[in-house]
Amino acid sequence: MSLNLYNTLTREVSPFTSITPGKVGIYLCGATVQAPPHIGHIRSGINFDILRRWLLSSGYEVTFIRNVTDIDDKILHNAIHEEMPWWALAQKYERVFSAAYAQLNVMPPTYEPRATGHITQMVQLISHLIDRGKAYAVSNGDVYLDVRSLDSYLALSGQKLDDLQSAADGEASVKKNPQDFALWKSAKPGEPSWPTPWGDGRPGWHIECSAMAQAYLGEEFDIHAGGLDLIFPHHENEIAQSNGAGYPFAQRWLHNAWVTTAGEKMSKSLGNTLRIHELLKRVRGIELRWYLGSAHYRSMLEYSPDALDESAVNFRRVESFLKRAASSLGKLPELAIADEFAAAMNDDLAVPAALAVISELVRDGNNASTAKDSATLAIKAAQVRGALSVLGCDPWDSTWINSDAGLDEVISGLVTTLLAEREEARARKAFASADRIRDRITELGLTLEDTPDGPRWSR
RNA sequence: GGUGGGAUGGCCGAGAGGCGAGGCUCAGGACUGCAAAUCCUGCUACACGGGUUCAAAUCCCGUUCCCACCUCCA
Repeated sequence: MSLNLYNTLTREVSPFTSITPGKVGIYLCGATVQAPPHIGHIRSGINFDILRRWLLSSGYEVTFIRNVTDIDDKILHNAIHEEMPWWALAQKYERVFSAAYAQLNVMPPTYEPRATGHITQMVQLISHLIDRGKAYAVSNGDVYLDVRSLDSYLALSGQKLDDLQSAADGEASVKKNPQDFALWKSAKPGEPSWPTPWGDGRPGWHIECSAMAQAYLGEEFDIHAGGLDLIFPHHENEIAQSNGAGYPFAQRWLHNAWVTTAGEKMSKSLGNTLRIHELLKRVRGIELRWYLGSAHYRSMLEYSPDALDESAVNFRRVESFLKRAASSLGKLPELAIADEFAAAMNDDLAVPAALAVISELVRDGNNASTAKDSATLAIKAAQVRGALSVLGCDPWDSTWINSDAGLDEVISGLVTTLLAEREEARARKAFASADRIRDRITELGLTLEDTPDGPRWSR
């Protein structure tokens, strides 16, 4: 079975075929760097990172674009509030986003273009739209897209132009239609601006994605992704701009659902933001990633501390199986893809079904281990590790490995010495002494297991 | 008003006409000096009311409640 994916445009799951065989171009709407990310932003990154890893694992060459929108109304607003230049604020939060992605093992995009670096492309695109009669400049220097000049505006969100609640729009008088949106905003005192044929100004919110997608992926590309709340207006307007310019644009649209708290969407305005660095005090990065990736990307993920903890316990079971398998096999497991895992992933990235497959593989592997069947153990461990790798949760991925390996060696030596003493005590049936050693090791945060092959410890 | 999504066991979370997803928790058992880890067994749920069907969590009709988008949004 090959990959089937949902498409917001058709509202159904259909076989995925790339425009160029063997190659996939993906554009993901990244951050507007106006504030630190919450786990909802990062969930989006993780969901589509899993898509990317699965395509890579399936043999595709993937060009993955995730933009940074570093100029918009909110950035200018927040810069005033935080008393720093707008570009300093954008840079500050871009770094926070990058760090959060890195901490959760989200692969860096192939290219990560910034809006402010593509003003030339935007101006070209806007000129082209004006030439084609799809956009118009007004006397104050604003440029608007004429939505009624398009054939199929609002096809993605399935709305009708006349049913939209009319926007509270003070500038309505300068626009042909109230629904027309700004491609270019004329300069206001104190705001950054760039020179254009229509006067100095700055980009509207949507134009950067149309311009950058075209610059890096061409006039037509495979997949455009983003959060559910971008369908309207952002993605609808990207389509309007690109189709208006005569470009086919994205073949397929994928949208991830939100992380919710108490049934409600996480948002800055509600003030219920959950920050990555706070959650990393509770669980490890690999566990947070496992949790955020565990629900289907099109389902809401209802956050609670208990749900996070429980998910972390589930992950540790899988992880400890792999670590045990590695020490039993005397080497790291290979990476393999089980057929059932592939079937789940090919079914519109059915991660929950894939997790069920992993659970079965772990059970089979544990049974093989008990039966001393190392050939089967090696296969199951490889399939588990391969699956975790696709999910971005391979315990041996360099992201998760501590750099203090030298210290680990010292600890290992000390623990081994203590364990030898405990074994000696146990041999004498001096269980009180043996348990005292075990308790002390456990108190220090290490896990001890007695196996038929002798005691095992792990951090 | 328009457009979508949703309600599943103690908890998380899939499924979308028929063979109990999976995990977590809990209880019992095997193993163990005792643990831990592991394995086995158990806990038979789909908002409500009708209907269709041999068969409904799933389809149809109606109802209740929740959430989101309608030009700031992942």
